[in-house]
Amino acid sequence: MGIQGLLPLLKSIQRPTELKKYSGETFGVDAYGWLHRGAVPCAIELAQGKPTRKYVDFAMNRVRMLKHFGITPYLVFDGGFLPSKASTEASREKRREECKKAGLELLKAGKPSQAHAELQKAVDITPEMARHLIEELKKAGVPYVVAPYEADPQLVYLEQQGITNGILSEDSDLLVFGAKRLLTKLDQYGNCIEVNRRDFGACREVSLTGWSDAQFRQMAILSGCDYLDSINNMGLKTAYRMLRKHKTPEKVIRMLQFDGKYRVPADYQKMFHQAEQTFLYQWIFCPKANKLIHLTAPSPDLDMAELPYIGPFIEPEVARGIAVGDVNPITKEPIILQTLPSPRKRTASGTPRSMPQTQATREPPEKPIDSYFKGHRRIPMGEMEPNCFSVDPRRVSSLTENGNRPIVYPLPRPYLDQNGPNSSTSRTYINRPESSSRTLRRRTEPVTNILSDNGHSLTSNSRRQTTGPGMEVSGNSRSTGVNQPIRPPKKARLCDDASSGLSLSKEKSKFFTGSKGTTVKKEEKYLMSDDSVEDALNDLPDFGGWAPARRGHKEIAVYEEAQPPVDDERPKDDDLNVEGIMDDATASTQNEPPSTPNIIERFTYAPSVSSTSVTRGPGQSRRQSASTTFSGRSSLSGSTPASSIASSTPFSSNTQPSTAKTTPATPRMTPLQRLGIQALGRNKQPPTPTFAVPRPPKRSTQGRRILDSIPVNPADVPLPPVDLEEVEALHEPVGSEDLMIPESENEDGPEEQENLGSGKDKRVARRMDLSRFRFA
DNA sequence: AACATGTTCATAT
DNA sequence: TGAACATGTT
Repeated sequence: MGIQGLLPLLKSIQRPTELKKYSGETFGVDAYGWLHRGAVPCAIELAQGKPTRKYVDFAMNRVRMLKHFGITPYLVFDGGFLPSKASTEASREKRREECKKAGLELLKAGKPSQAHAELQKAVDITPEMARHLIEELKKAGVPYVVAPYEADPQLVYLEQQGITNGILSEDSDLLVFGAKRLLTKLDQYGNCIEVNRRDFGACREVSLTGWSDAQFRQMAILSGCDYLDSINNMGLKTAYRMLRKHKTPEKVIRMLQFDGKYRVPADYQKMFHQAEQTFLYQWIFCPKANKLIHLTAPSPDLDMAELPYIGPFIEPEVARGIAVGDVNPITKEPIILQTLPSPRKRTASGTPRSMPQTQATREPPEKPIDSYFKGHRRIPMGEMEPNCFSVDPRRVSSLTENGNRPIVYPLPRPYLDQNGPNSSTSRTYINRPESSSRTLRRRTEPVTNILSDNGHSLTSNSRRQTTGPGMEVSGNSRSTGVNQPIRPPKKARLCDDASSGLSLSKEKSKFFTGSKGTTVKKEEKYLMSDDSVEDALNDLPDFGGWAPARRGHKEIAVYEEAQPPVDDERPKDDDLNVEGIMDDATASTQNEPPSTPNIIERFTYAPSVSSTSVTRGPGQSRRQSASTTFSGRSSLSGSTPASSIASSTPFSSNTQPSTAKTTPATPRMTPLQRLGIQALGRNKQPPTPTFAVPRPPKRSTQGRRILDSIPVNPADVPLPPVDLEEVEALHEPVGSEDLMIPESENEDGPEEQENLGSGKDKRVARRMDLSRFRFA
């Protein structure tokens, strides 16, 4: 259940984002959520004991989605029950059984819908089910680990160790465990919300400034959590107030016991302590040490024997078996895998078959897609092709790879390239992909062909990872290494493709594509992505409009700035930093040029989105011209990747970066763009020169150096200035967004006030632009 | 007025 | 299942 009300409490620091912003990073994923969501639709089959693998497909689709956006998922599965939750688990099991019975009876009674409703509640994710997913993960080369007990502390540990760069989960408990960067509310379009620990100080609902992790944790526990039942009338706000007043939970509890308003169990003090210890010291499997360790290293004077509620230590042998999915974490018995119906893979073999069928089938779906594009609607997962996220070689080569490059911000990661583009032989289906990919290319597009090569390389790379037979946790543990390898290949391709930046632009996310996209489709796909952005823009009002603007900036900024600076020297660990850098870059002066293009782009899109009819006509022409212009984007993306690749390959090729900058900024400008710029220009330019110019330089230099100089794990790296800016933005809106002027609030970021200030200014300006644009 | 709690709605599958 | 709304309590 998590901490109820925690996310609402942190609403002011939740910022909407898109997965693509995290391209190149590794995110720990709470596998349970995906498994459960995938399992609910087949509740009836599961209840009847019929073999299904729908839930595996759902999860794998999400995996593919993440991969599509350049993110490496690191799946973390729940393990055994925590003693403190054993009773809870038992009662849940009871309830499940009851629901199952009732559901099955309803089914017999001929009430399938009611039966399904009932059986949904009976859905239980078993270790065997997890294992089925794990089998697919192995094939796909996706890192994973089965936690000895709960997935939450395991996820947080991986993040703390820098094995992952963030966590993707719906569980607010993760923040209590100490998650630094949490992505939640992920939808099928890649939109999600980031909650960053660094932003806590900016929380408006309650002032968390200066609050330690311990205080935050105590507040959460006090309000009631999985390990401790809540006291009546005690919510987060009250817990916060009490804790603020009395400082320590002991005192708070004592006070509560005096207050007749609350009914405090006699052993509450003790139970509270246990809950706290559970959050702190829960067992997790360390993929490096290959054994169980505590999430938090206990101080020497702490007797672990006094913590029976966190569960017993598990011998490394067994723990390892559990971690890789071979051993049932509950029974400690080996898991015997029952073969599922048909491992429907998008394997090569499958592909050919599906092709005909798919196409036939797809045609209908495609219409919806079109409608989607035209309208604002998005295609529900269910309507999408089951394997649309799959890494089909064909698609991948044609769409994904290429599409991804442009869309995703390619972060220069020279070190990644080390893996070599086609290191391995791929699996069966992989092999076919090659051939198929070629075929696809043809079908897809002429332009694509160029890309296809790239795509191919990518495919091979990703596959390569897949190949990793020793999907052992340990192997995976190097998630960074494993995952990242995928990226580099792309870059390489890009480099290859550098010549054909435009073509890249056309290619879009396979992810969105329902069918094997034809060129047109691709474009549409592209639109889709854009649409999403626009939607986000529409949503802006809620958050204050900064979000969308920011995105554009970031993206651009990232690519531009990140590459140049990044290229020079990139330690592996800087990956995280990259983002930060990007943000900085955004804030920095350099942003101006990039920002403009972005705005333009958006501008372009906006019309299409906002006014369907209007857009349409021009839309297409726009696209093509857009392709030109867009090349703004495409060129950006294209050039960027290329540059990144180039840079990455040689490691430090200054040429590329410069090129990238130049290319995007200058060449892009088309008449339309210029007009747009002019229109927007006021806001932008004034602020930029005024604020940005003076400060950015400092920042870019100093700030960057600082960041670069930090040798810390990515996870530890402080959020980029961007975040601060955002935070600021958030604050501003509170008072009155419109009125708020950048400078007004610089309180929070002592260090980065400068940055923030500039950032704010820009942002504000951007907002203004956007709003104008819209209304205009 | 602020907050905790309970109910209903919507969404997605 | 989560979120928004309505209710009840202090």
